[in-house]
Amino acid sequence: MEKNEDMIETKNQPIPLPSLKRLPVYHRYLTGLKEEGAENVSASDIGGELHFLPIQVRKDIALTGIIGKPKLGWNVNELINHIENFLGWNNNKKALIAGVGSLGASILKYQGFRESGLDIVAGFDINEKLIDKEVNGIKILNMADMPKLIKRMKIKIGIITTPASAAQETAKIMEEAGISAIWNFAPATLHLKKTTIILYESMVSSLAVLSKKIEMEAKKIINARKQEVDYGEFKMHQKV
Amino acid sequence: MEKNEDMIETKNQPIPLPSLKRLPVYHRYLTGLKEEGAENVSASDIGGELHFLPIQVRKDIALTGIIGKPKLGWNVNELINHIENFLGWNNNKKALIAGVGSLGASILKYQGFRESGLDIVAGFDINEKLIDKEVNGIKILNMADMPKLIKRMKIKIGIITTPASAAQETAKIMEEAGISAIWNFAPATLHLKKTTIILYESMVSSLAVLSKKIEMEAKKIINARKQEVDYGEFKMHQKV
DNA sequence: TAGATTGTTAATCGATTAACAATC
DNA sequence: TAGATTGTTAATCGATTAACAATC
Repeated sequence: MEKNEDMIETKNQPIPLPSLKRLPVYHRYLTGLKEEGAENVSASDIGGELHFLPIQVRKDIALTGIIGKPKLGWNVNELINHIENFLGWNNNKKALIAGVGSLGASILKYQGFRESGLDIVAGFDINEKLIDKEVNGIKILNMADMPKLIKRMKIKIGIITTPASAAQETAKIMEEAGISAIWNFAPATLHLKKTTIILYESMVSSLAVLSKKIEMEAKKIINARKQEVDYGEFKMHQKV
Repeated sequence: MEKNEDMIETKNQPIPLPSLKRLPVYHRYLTGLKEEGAENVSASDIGGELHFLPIQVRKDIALTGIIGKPKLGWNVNELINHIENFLGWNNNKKALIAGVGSLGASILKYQGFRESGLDIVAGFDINEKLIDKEVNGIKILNMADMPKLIKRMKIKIGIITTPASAAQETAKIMEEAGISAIWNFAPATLHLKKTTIILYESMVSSLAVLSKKIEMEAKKIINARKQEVDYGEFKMHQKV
C-alpha cells in the first residue's frame, strides 16, 4: 500500500501553475464529452474547443501520468479519472469560511467546490441575524466558536470573506487554531507564519488585467488607423 | 493636447500580466501609508510589507513611468497617482452584469470596483422577483432589455454571472449588441469573435492551485521526516 | 502500409532576479 | 562625503511552443 502510493506518484517534476489552472477547464469539457458518449479524445479536439494549442494540451495532460494511444488520443473516462486524481478531487478536504456576507454566501451556495474535493463544513460570522441559520444546508456559527471547530474537526483550510478590516485578525485566529492554508478573498495582505499557505483572490487585480487588455486593443485599432492614414498620405515610415 | 497624450504614453514596452496584478496591491498599501501621513516610500518598504522582493517592486513601478529619487524612494502621493493613471482608474468605464444570483449580487455590492474605474450601471436577470428591484442602488432590469441598454449607453464591458448553461447565449447577445470585453464568472468556455476580449474568472482553477500547494507542502514535510530518518540510520544518499 | 497523434527533447519566449553604475 | 536607493542592463529561471522520432 505504501509502496503503491510511491508508484502512483508521477516523477517529481515541477508543475507549472498555469497548467494547474487549465486542467479543470479540460475536465469540464471532458465530462460533457462523456455524456455525449465519446470514447476517445485527442489534444486537437480539446484545444480546438477550448482555444488552446494542441501541444499545450498534450503537455498539461502529460502531468497527470496518463498514457494515450497514437492516432486515437486518450480514453475519455480514463482521462477524467487521471485529472481528478492529479488534482486531488477524490480525497475530500474539509474547509470553513469566515464572513457570510454576500460573497461568503455565494461561495457557500456554489455547488462546484464539493466535486472539486472541497467540503465546506461550516460558516462563521459575528452577525447575530446570521448565526444558527443555514446557507445551502451549511450551518452558520458564531465566529467566537471557530477555533473550537477547527481543532475538533482538524480543519486545515480556511476561507476568508470578511471585510478587509477583519481579515488579518481572522487569519491569525485560524492559524493559531491549526489552519495551514488560507484562501483569502478580502482585499488585504495577510501577515502569517512562513509555513502557512496563502492564496489571494483579488477581483481588483483581475480587473486591472481586463482594463489593460481593453486599452491595448483600443490602441491597436488606433495605430491601425494611423497607418492607413500614413499610407493614404504616401508617407513611408511605418510605426507599428 | 493630442501631442501631450503621446508624451504621456510611456515607451511601448510590453506589460507583464503579473505586474499588472501586483500594482493594485501596491496601491492599497500606499493609500494606507498616505493616511498615516507618509511622504516617501522605497521599494524595500513596499516589498517588506507585502512580501515581494524590492527589485520586483522597482520593476513593476517603473512601468508607471514615475521617477523616484535615490536614497528617498518615491513620493507617496505621486506614486498613487501614477498607478491610478497607469491602470486607467481615472477614466470610468461603464459595465453591466448579467445574472443577479448570489455571486452577481455580491459583485454589485462590492464597493471597490467604482474606485478602480468600473462603473456597473445595471444588472439583468430573467427572475421576475428581481426585475425592477435595486441592489446597492443599481437597478435590476429584464434580461430581454439588455441589448437596448448596451446600444443606448454604448456599454463595452459585460460581466457574466449567469448559470453556466446560460453563459454562451448571454455572451453572444452581449457581443451582438456591441459589447467588446466580457468578464466571465460562469464555469463555461465562451465561443465568440476573435476580436472580443474575454477574461475568465474561475474559482475552481484557483482551488486547483491551492490544493496542489497544500499537497506539495505535505510532501515536503514527509520528505523532511524521511531524511531525518535516513540520517538517523546513517544512510548517505539524500533524496531531496 | 500510410497517416495521424502521442510523448519527448530542443528552442523560444516571457518574467524574475542579479549586478551595478548613476545619483541624491 | 559616504551610504542608500533608484533605474538599467545582463543573467537566470520557468512556461510555452516547435521539432521530430516512436507507434498505433
